[in-house]
Amino acid sequence: MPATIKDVARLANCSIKTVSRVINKEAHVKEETRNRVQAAIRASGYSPNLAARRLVSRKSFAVCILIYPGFTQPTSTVLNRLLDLTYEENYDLYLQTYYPPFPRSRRKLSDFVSGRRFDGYVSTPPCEADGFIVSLLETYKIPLVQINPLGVELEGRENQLFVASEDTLGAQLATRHLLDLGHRKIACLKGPKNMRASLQRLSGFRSVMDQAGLQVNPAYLQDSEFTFDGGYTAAQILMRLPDPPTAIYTASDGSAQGALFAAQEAGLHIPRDLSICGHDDLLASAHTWPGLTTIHQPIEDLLEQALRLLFNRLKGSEFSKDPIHLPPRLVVRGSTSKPNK
Amino acid sequence: MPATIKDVARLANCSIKTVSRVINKEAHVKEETRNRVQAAIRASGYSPNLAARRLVSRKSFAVCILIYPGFTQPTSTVLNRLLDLTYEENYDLYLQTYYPPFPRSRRKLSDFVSGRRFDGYVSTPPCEADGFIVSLLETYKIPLVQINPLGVELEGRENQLFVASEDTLGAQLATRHLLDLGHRKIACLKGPKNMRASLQRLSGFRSVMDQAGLQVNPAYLQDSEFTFDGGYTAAQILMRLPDPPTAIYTASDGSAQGALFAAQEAGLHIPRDLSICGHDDLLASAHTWPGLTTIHQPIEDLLEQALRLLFNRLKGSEFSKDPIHLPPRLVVRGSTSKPNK
DNA sequence: ATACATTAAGACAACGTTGTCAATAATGGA
DNA sequence: TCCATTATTGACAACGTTGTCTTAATGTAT
Repeated sequence: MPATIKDVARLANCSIKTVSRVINKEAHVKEETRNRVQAAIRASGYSPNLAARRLVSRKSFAVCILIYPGFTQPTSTVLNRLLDLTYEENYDLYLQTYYPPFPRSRRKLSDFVSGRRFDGYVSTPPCEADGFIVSLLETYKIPLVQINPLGVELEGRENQLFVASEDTLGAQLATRHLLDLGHRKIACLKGPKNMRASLQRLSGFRSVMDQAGLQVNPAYLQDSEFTFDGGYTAAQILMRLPDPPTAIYTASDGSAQGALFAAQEAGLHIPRDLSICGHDDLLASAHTWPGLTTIHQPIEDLLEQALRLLFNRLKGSEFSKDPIHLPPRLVVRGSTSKPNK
Repeated sequence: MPATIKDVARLANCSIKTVSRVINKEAHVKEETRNRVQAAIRASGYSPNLAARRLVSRKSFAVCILIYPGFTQPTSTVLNRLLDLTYEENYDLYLQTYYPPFPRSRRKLSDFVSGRRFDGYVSTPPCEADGFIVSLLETYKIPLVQINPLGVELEGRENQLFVASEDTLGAQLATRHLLDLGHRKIACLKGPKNMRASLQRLSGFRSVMDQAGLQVNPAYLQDSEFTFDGGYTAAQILMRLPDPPTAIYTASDGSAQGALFAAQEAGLHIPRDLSICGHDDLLASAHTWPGLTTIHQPIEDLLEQALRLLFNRLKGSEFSKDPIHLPPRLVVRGSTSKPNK
């Protein structure tokens, strides 16, 4: 039977309210009383019952991060920091997969929101919050921090905050890198059509090509989703073209890995015969051979910022409502080089 | 203001207890009353307040999976199934990183156990439950399901159950595969010394080599941890040996990927010049070039079985207390072949 | 010295459920 | 028909906190 606040009060010879004050670091407790209570807490091994606290304060002291079911970044690297952060804030952290197109996923989420009463949510790329979840959370007045491509903020929503992933900029960095190396025949593996992130990456690619006065061969634009298999298939198509590209920018590292695999399987030497540049900098991208040149998308930092923003909002602290920007950066590894004339 | 059980009772013109009975599918409610209550629930959008339920029933309706902070399997593949399962069982699933050697990690866990009162825990490889957590949970009489290397069950513990990872067998499969291909000069990258899983993998390797009457060159046994960097460094040492091995069995896919990288960086052709066989079958292992031959460790299945076992235990259903076995299997990809010449 | 603000502490209700027990109605067997 | 079950329902306490209100003691400015 774990100790309760009453046990502590009895031990410290005071009322439960005084114990409560000590626990919550409230004012108006004499130094000496506080010490007595703290000793009693230690002696009894007391730890507050969260269920009771949650019930009476009408808060769950828990936040939830919605992740895309295809999220391929390893658990540990992301999770470890986030758990530490929520622990410091005395909150609990829940993960929930969410993929809007699945009705089942929406029903499940709806249950969660109404039943779990999490104090706040964070939505993550590549699956930005859709209308369903936005209005669901709006109904319950639960704050939502979105990690979204720049430029998709919906104005005037009280409970929405944003951390911006700068997808267009990232794609521009990648494309410029390939141009600078001397490539002119550059292909692009596009991401899924219904995700803003992938549209922005495509437009970043296009804008730099336009600026350089280069026409993009329509055959060089291939659909690939964000997956290994998508990249594998698309790369095979590109390689069989009568005039194949000398470089590929892929809108995700998943598909870049697929392209890398397909090219090597076909006997090409990377980067001599084909340069490949990805986008996201997944952990695995540093471990392929050759290492994948890519755009580092600071997803861990974005998540951490998103959580901090949420906690500030929940605590009512001062904070800026402007979207937080964390610029992407080019990471050059072994998969890109000058074209092999 | 979300609807409470009182609102539903008022709408259905009955007592809150009757509503409670309907929610919990208890007997002794007239068909007609039940329908009236269910209609009221739908009409009001009612969803039970978990905090209240948890408080009164002295259960958290939540379980916690302890993962190694270096766990590199992607979140999604593992998590998606587990979340579905816990959802079906009306539980919450919580992830917590735990690494016994860190005092901070232990303190944190201790706080969690006493404060969160999870109904049960699952410990996962490669970080099997240590004495600290076992006795901590024993104190609170909280059930623990361990996913452990075979043979480390501690008998006589009421609250412990086991799902067995058959590490020795897996290592034997790998080693035999290399022998069957014709290799004789086989190196082994060992895992961390303090993990039973890595000891068992080493002993599996040794037993097959012994059985084949082959002496293992001591220089062929290298420490590598379970990491990419560890495998990278160890492989470099092996390749510089006067009489380098023609094949490497590594005790984890992480280090196998490091070895693969190091070998290709050194200009070796895989598998012609060097065969590499890993252990774990991480998702990334199918995506390296060449694909990594490895031992498929059914971690997702193990986790699912562990959770099911835990739920059965919590529900008091009948279940076998014998450790569940899920045999590993060899997955041959492109990183192994006959030795050159 | 008086009035008033501040500090320190406690009594008690409330949060939204489920468990216990009692009350009443319906059913079945002798 | 009557009594013993069984089915159906509700009243009320309890779970372990925090919020509100009250009280008493202690300063502080006039």
